[in-house]
Amino acid sequence: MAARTKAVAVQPCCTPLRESTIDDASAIALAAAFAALADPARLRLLSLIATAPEGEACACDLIEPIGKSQPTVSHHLKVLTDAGLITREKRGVWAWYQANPERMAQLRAVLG
Amino acid sequence: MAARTKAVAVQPCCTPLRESTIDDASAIALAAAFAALADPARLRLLSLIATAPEGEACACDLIEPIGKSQPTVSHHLKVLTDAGLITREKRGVWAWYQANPERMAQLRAVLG
DNA sequence: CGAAAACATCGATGATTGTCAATGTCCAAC
DNA sequence: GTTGGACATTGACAATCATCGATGTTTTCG
Repeated sequence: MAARTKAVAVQPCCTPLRESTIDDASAIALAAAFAALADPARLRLLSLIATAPEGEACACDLIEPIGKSQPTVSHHLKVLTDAGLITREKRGVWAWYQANPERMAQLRAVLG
Repeated sequence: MAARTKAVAVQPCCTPLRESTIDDASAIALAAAFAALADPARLRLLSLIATAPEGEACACDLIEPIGKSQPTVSHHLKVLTDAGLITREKRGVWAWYQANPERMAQLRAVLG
């Protein structure tokens, strides 16, 4: 057991920061979500996946453009997945990732 | 001289992640912006400032609600300022902070 | 079965970050 | 000029994080 990575908080939904003062619990959950976006490699991964041909991208095609090692890319993909920004689907030997627009809309709403 | 804190990148503007693949320079600048949002105390500060009565909040009124020391709050306010999310105006002995909605709109657009 | 390929996990390491006590700077009032 | 108040800056420390090599797991193909 021991889920080493907190599959954290995919709930923080949607009340804009400017509308009412955010409480501490929401702030913690939201900060975790933004932390997933606070890395250049992860932003590029998210962008690569979101703009991929069929709406999904194979992990095998994400390593070279990022210019980091395979374990590092795998780590970043896990962070994005835990944050709810992308989803993973294993097909055969390959892992296919898709963007989660609803989740991005939630974060957008917070800044609204 | 020696600006100890990089007054970083207030430029990353606006092309949605899903529209075209983001280049590395933009990713770095954008990641810095999201990093400013990746802390619960800073999210609460931003929220407190954005919802303040006259659209501005005195630093003196921000310390107690955050529950951290004065230097720590000052540090977080500097991070938010460097990221362009808030602006600072010194009036007499007090520092008044205001939210920067345009900047928040930029980041929102990136997630759009 | 065995070998190879794709991806995840582990362990270690260097860098970054949040935090606070102490100190510095600027302004107002006496 | 001196005192006190409001913030900012410095220095130090513990915790978190990005990164990579090595290894583990799972699937496919002979």
